[in-house]
Amino acid sequence: MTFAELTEFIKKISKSKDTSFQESGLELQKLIFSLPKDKFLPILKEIGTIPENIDHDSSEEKLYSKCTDIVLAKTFQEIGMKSTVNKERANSADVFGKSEYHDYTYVGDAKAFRLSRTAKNQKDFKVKSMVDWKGDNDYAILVCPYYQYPKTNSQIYGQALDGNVCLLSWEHLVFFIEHNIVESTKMNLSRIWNFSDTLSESITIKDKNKNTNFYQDGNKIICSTIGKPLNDLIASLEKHKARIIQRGQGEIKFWEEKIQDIKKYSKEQAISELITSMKLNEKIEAIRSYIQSLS
Amino acid sequence: MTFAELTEFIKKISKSKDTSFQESGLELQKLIFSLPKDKFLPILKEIGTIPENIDHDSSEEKLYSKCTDIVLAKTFQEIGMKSTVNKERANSADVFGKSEYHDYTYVGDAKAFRLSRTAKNQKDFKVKSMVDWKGDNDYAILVCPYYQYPKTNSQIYGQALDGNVCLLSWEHLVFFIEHNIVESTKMNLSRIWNFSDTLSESITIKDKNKNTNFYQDGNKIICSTIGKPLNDLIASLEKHKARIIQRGQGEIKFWEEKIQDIKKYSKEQAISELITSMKLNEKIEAIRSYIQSLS
DNA sequence: GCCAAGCTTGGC
DNA sequence: GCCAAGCTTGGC
Repeated sequence: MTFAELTEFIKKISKSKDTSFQESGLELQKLIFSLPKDKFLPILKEIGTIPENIDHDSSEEKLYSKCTDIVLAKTFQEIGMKSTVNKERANSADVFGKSEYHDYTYVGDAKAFRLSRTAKNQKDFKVKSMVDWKGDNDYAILVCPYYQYPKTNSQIYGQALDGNVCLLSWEHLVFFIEHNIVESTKMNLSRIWNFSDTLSESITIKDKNKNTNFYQDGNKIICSTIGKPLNDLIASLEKHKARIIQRGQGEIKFWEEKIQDIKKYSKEQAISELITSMKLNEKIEAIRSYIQSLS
Repeated sequence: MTFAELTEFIKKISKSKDTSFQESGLELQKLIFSLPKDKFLPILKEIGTIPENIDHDSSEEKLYSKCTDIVLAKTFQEIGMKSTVNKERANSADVFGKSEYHDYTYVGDAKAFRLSRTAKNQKDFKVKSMVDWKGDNDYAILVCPYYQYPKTNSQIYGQALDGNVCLLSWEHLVFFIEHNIVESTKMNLSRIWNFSDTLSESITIKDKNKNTNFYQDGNKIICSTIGKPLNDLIASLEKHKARIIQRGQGEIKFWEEKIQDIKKYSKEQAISELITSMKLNEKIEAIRSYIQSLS
């Protein structure tokens, strides 16, 4: 199953009236958890980029997001840890798990963005929320697309150091899987999940307040933990760029074709779609419902 | 100057090519800071509700938001404190100030929503960010529309207790101004700015984890500080409902007329507006620019 | 470049 | 009802 087939499948079961959201999620989980590593890796490589053809704010977007949680849990399983996908929604992390060989537990949160995504705001990463959601667990791991993290400075870097949140990426996980990294009595991956704490020991308060991107040092800790040369990781991260650029070219085509489609619309169709697109009736209904709630 | 005239003025100077954003802000500030209390109060009553005719994501929305900062600073001045509007943007509170009679400083943040606003997410209140932006100041005061706060439970209530952030509202400030509350050697308003801390002393950890709306108890502290009966405040808050409902009826009309306008569009106009509304060219440009940044 | 200012839909 | 999942424009 290719990534394109996976997203088609998500769109299909999301539309199906016979399958509830929860059932769809379980079906996806069965599918993905049972994939052999070589079939899983191509999906892991693409999952951080939401296809533009997934409707924004739609049920299929929610199911896609559930799929990112499942892919994250599957990855944790592949690297030798227990991992389950959370059923809750509000005020909770996506993934929970524990080490098989060492005495620690963790929570994980999966994030994906479209390539057309504009501002990635500090509040959108919810790093401080992750600290709360960590609760009694030992580590909190946030997984985002590597090249969508703020490049130079961001409040999220200070927040991660403060709360010991591990800012990881799908691209890092690909590197782990490609190199068959598996936790064992000899290898304790908690050094990675704990790297913000380790870094904060050597960062002065003044530097912390600069909110500098700390991936250079983070990558060093990651590589020393898994016993790989830093340059291998850097080369691997670089390789992902070409793939993303290629994805981007396809995604641009999608929107260009959409423009051509729209140019063929009849007047009635264009007017009706415009009212839908501007959410005018929804706004009216939102105001009505709000003032209703006051009376 | 009525509120409607103020928003017209904001729209006008925001469009003007001769006036920079900063200059417009200073002009607004001169205007609002010089208003006598009886001219200011009607504006304070309306400022928390962004008019629907202010374009979303536009420069005029940014200037409107600057205006909420100015109105907040003016209110703090009216109740006897020093207060200035911040010029920074990223990673900073909107308003800074200090008491004239007591030895404390504070930061403030002003929020406004349209009546058509849907989810008010916990991350949108940025309560934890307020704690960071407080820095060395003593208090952090967040001012939102009273009836847009989460009604029963929210992570923001736990966050406010944790970080000692004062969750206040425009409606509370109206009550202060209407009753000529002014800080003095005898009256120390920091009891109000500090009320989350006071409340957290009597709230058990178990209750805190429920993230319960604590306004009932907050209102008691507010009233005992300013020496007013709780029922007066509650009656005053109630009175605002009718005003908001009336505003809502006007705002609904605005969108209904918009629908009628659109129904008169020509095919070309509707298609062109639809492409604009769906931000299709912006999406293409965003993808191009992102993949460009990778190469 | 960062992220303040805003924002929506739908799952639990 | 709360807020997870997403999202954009423009000021510094």
